[in-house]
Amino acid sequence: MITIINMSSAPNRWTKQLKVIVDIVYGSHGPMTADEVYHAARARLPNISLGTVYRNLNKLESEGLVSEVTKGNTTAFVKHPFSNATFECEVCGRLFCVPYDLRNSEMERKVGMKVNRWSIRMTGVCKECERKCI
Amino acid sequence: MITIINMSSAPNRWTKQLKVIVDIVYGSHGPMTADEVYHAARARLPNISLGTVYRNLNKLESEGLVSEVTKGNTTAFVKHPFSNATFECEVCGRLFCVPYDLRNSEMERKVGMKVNRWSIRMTGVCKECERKCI
DNA sequence: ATGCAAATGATAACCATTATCAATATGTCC
DNA sequence: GGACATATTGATAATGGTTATCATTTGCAT
Repeated sequence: MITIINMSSAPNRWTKQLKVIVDIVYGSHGPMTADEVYHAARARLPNISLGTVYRNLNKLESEGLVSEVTKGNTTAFVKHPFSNATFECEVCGRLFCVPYDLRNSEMERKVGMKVNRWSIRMTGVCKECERKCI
Repeated sequence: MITIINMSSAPNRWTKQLKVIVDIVYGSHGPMTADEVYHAARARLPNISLGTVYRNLNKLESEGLVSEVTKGNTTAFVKHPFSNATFECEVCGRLFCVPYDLRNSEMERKVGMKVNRWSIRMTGVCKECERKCI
C-alpha cells in the first residue's frame, strides 16, 4: 500500500476510500478513467460511490499527485504529476503513457511565458495495430 | 470570405451556415469554444442553432480543417489543423495558440510508434499576469 | 423547374461531472 | 479510551456540454 508523505492543503483526512483510490491509480500501468477507478475501487469497497471517486481524484489532482489527460471524449487520470506525454491509438483507442523528455526552461524560451506544467498528446497507430493493419 | 478547396468526405454541401462557421474560426486569433462560435455566428445568421454549430465544427475536425484543444473543463476549436501548441494561463484562464516546432519524425523516434498528430498543452502564467501579480 | 438526399432548427436525450445534504467516520483533545 | 468538532461519505438530484432525433428546408444534379 502506497503512502503519501504530505498532503499540503488544509483539511484532509486519510480515509480508507482515499487510500484505495491512491493505491489503484498509483498501481496502474496507464491512465484510468474515473469510471474505471470506480469499478476497481468497488472490488475492495463495495459501497464506495462514484462521487467519492471524483472528489478524491480531483483532490489528488489539485495536490499535484495525479494529472488529467484527454482520452477520447472524456478524461483519464495518471499518476505522473505535472508534465506527461500520452499516445492514443486511432485504431484501438488505447491510451498509453510514454516517456518524453522536454525541459520547462526550453519551453519557456520558445514560448516566452512561465511554464508550470506541460502535456504532450500524440495520436497515431500503436505498434500492435500497425502490425495487424498492414 | 475564406473558401475551402476540397472537402474530401462524400456528402457535403456548402451551406451558408458552414461558410459562416469556417469564416469565424479561420478569422479568429485564438481558440474558440463551440458556444463562442455559436454567438459569433448568430450575429450573422440569427436563426442558426447550436446543434448546427457542433455538427459543422465536428465535420471540420474530421476533415482535418480544425483541431480540438482543451480549455478549462470544455473544448475549444482552432484553425490550425493537426498538430498545435496551446498555452493556458492559470491566473486569467485565457488560452493562447503558440508557435512550436517539433517534428513528427522526432516524436516517432522517441516513442517508437507512428505519430499522425500531436498537441502540446502548457499551463503557466502569461506575460500580462506575470507583470500584474508580482 | 423538379426531385431527392443532405443539412438545418428545435428540442429532447445523453452522459460525464458536480452539487446537495443527512449520516458517518476521522483526528484531536482531554 | 471517550467525546466532540468537522471533514468526508453515500445517495441522489442537478448541471451543462454535447449528441441524437425528426419534421422541415435547402443545395445541387439532372
